[in-house]
Amino acid sequence: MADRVRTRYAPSPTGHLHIGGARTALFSYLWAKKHGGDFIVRIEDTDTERNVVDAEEKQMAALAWLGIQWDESVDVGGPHAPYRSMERTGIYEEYLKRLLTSKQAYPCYCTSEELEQDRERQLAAGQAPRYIGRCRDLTEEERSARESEGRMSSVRFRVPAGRKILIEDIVRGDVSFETDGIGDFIIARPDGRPTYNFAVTIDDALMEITDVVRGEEHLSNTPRQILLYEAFGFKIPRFAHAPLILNPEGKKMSKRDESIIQFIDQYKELGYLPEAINNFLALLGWAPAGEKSEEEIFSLDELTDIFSLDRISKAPAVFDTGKLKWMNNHYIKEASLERITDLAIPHLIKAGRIDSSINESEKTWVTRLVGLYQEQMDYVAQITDLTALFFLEEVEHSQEAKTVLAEEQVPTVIGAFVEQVKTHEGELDPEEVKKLLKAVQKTTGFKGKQLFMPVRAAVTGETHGPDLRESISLLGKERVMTRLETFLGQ
RNA sequence: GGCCCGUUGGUGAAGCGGUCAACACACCAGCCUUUCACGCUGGCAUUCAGGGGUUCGAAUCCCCUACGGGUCACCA
Repeated sequence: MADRVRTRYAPSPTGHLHIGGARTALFSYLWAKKHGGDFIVRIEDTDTERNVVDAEEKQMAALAWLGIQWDESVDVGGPHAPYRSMERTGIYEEYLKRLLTSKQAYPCYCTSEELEQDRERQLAAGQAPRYIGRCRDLTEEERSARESEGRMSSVRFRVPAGRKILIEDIVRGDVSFETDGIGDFIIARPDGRPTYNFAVTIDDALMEITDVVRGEEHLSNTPRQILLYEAFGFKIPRFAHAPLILNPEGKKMSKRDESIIQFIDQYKELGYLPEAINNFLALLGWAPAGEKSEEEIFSLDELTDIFSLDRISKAPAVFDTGKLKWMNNHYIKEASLERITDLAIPHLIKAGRIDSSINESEKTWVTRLVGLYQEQMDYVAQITDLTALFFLEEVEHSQEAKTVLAEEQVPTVIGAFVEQVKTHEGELDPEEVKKLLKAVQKTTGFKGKQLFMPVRAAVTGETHGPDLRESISLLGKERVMTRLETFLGQ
């Protein structure tokens, strides 16, 4: 590996950062960083009709949130600027001219109607749909005739016949394609804008990309690009095609797939942590080697260390949402309570649970509340439902709670507890609650389940939940009293 | 339809010719706990899509079949 390793992630600005794109970016980034090389983000915006206004910015923000840092791109520039295809049209024109001059490319005057008919005919005849070569060998006269008709021309690359193109793929090994199976493909649209295969090849070559990492759907594009590399005498990079990501049902993901959340932004909003997403994505279609294969919790730095393209799997990877939740829960438990609280507060505000401007003591209260549930959250947005009972005026007793509250000793126990709370001076901190419960035990003689379950059921409406003393303390004297008295009054 | 690719338990997967096929998620059981959650312990593929070979020996190599997928765009 003589050259400095340079990889790139080249999205089109047509939407949000997708989990598949994020994984590709991650793999590319890890590989470059492992070798002390450069990671480039380049925007492939040649399909101007489909471009979406904020997409570029949003995708890069999502990448940054994940902690995937680029060395060269549209915002920070770099030695190969510009990094947006549509700002590189002059470059493409020059290379296009070369191909036209050498007759390796030719103008095509076919209309989309003609092309569509060809296609249908081939399909009907059970043939591979590909360009039939109508404009391949037009004479000068025929060309000018079409041009005087006012026909627009795109430019096609002349695919040589009878050749075998070998792709030495790091993931898949040697894969070969016959050029006879590839039709002459369009490299420039009538208005001169390059198509993907053309732009990506020139950009990768000029930007000195050494390793092209991308999804499997690009594998069959690769021979076309190799043809282009050859036509220009460019050095061919190494390729690594990562397997597709399937939804939890093992099916190909579609745009409107309800079974899976597909965009990084959405995970961020739900309160997934970037380190969990990275860790999970890294393991989607890749596994560490050797002794590390028994572990699965890895930081970005560790991943940078142990990642290797040749360990990428050839088989498609199923997106296991359960595993993602488990992993995120792991990182939530590991994170500081302050960090999780800061993430939780917006959710609580949005749900109308707390005010958008909270003071210090309220913040302390919220922190304690979040702390009560930190270890069981799969993602931070769950905090709203998890803490619901702390914001209710009155509780509704679950069926189990009703059963508990129907027990014989309950009026005695609750009555005694009410007495304790009523006569207690000052705040109810957990230690105080402990003492009060102890006192109830003394005066009533009930202890353990017979004591705690009725109190829990009456106060929270549930027979299970987090630490009772802390819960009562957080609920506060007033609300606890209201709930207990409401219960006794029934 | 042509060309490519893939197939290890419910899921992610290790395994690259030689013990009873790692590990993790999920699941089940037990322990811990006033309850839940967390945590801990144990269980969970007589078998590697199916069928043929090669070999003393195959999940690992070869062939065929089945199934799944990618692609054949003036989309990336």
